[in-house]
Amino acid sequence: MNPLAELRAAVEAAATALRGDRAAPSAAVTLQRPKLEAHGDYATNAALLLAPVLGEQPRAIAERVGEELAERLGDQLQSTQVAGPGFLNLVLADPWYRAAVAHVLAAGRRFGGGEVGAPERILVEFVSANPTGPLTAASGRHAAYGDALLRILRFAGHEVHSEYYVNDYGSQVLRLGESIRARARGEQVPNDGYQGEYVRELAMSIDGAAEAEPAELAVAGVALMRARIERSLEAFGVHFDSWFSERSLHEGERPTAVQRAEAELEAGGHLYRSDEASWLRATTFGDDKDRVLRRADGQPTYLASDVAYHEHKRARSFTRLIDIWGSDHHGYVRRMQAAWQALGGDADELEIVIMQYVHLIEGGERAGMSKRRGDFITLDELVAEIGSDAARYFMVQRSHDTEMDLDLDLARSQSADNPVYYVQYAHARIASILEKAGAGRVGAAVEDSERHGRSVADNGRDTGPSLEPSERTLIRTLLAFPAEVAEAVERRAPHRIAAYALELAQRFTAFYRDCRVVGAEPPAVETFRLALSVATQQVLAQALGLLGVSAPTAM
RNA sequence: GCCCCCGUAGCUCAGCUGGAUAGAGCGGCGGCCUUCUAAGCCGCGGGUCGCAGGUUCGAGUCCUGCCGGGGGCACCA
Repeated sequence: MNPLAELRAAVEAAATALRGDRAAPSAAVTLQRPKLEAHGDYATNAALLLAPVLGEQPRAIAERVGEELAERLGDQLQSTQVAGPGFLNLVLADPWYRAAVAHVLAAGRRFGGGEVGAPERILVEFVSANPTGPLTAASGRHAAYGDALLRILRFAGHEVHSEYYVNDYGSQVLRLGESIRARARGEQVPNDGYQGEYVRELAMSIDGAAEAEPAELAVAGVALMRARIERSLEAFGVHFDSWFSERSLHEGERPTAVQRAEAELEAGGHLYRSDEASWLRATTFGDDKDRVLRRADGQPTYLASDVAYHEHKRARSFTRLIDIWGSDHHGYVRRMQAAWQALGGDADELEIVIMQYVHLIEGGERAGMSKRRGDFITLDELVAEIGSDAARYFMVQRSHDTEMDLDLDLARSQSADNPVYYVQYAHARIASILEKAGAGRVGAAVEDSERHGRSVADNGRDTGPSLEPSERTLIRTLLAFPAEVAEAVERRAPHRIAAYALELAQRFTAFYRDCRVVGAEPPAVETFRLALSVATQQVLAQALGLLGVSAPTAM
């Protein structure tokens, strides 16, 4: 149990002791890091919540919560103070802080992770951009978000599988084939075709493109684009466990996957025929209207593919599916959810996350993003210009449900101002300090800290040098990591980790400013600070790793 | 018309699902390198949290209604 969880448990125990067998308060007590130093190291609203239950003044209750806590925490607690309407501010003693550092070091790379109660098997499907062109920079946001999310889910203890759904079937793909042939013949690309320069390259790299059928060219072109997309993603640090072909749902042995899914819906009584077409009773499951699954001409709609695809996902026995879609698909969410339930899926098992747009700004104007017109900035170009780390950090530092602007001119000229470098710099700086101290002293410091942690646990005795304010602040920030991870998981919000990493780097830099590490006197101070530096480096590296950003040891 | 997201500092955005005097980065102004990395540090300036009500000890956060921006409402994908 981490020190913060223990502290919270003590606060809750104190509250429970005061409450006796009376009803529990409506909300859980908070244990927060106050914004102002004057408000202590941690503050709890326990008394404010107990007031209605006990029918007494909050401040008087806070007083008693403080007494209960003092009894429970002994010399771990330095002081308490009742403040404001009835907050109880806590100041922890140095031994508590030293034990906390020991805990972080002992937990090692597991610190903050593996805390989920019930591990799940999760399939995360993301990016899934049409293979009719290269990945755009906008797709980079999907890639950065989805990859960070799955890293965080894994770290938290879930089993996660990542998948890219390849839309290699249907009219868009055929248009690509037609466009390739037109280019190969030196003809004008059709109006509804793909105008990009890459189509010309595709035409050149496919033998006999001028004479081939568009359908064949579509297959060949998609294969080439898919490979290129995979390369772009790998260069961006994003790896997919599997690539799922939409076409495979329509081909192969009869009945096809699409046909089987239709039969299943039919058997469940979720289909009906009208105007020659086959309809899904989506309204049964909360959609605005019923949806066509198979057109009057016998052709399946895109929904039919998606139904079959999700049936396939279901058969793979995940406990949860997370689909990450662009905001332009949000109108599609309800029908997918309806189809999912019609297939017999549990509504809670399918989660659809909607990503808002990232607008690329160039020359003060929004850059185009039309794949059709070939007017777009590719992910490859973005990575080449500002680097994978800067691009990824930029993409995940904001909440996925808010639109954001990326000014390319700014990103190019001032990429060094990207906060990611500040975080990496802190990490590299620690590496430099540790190198200066030497592996021997660092190793001894870590050992000493862990031994210290054990001896405090055994006999409750602690005799060490007193800590500076910036050391205490840094340690509190380290201890916040597990809760930040939990929050990021719960809310599918990797940007929380980006914000956390920045804060941790700031706290370390303040510590660095105030506290000499190598050569600090007496030696016990140096030992403690080395241990604290190691702990910080470890958590910084972990946080960056969760974002898919490198943690350099030198810059 | 209906549905979803957003509106917080000059700009880009956080704000821990209701807590105390609302923050960060960038930009602006002024300082700081004989000392573990100046990709850094310190200081200053900058806000009717879109507007109006409501809920309560307490609202940027929750509810209602407006206003503004973006997106979506296919037998396209």
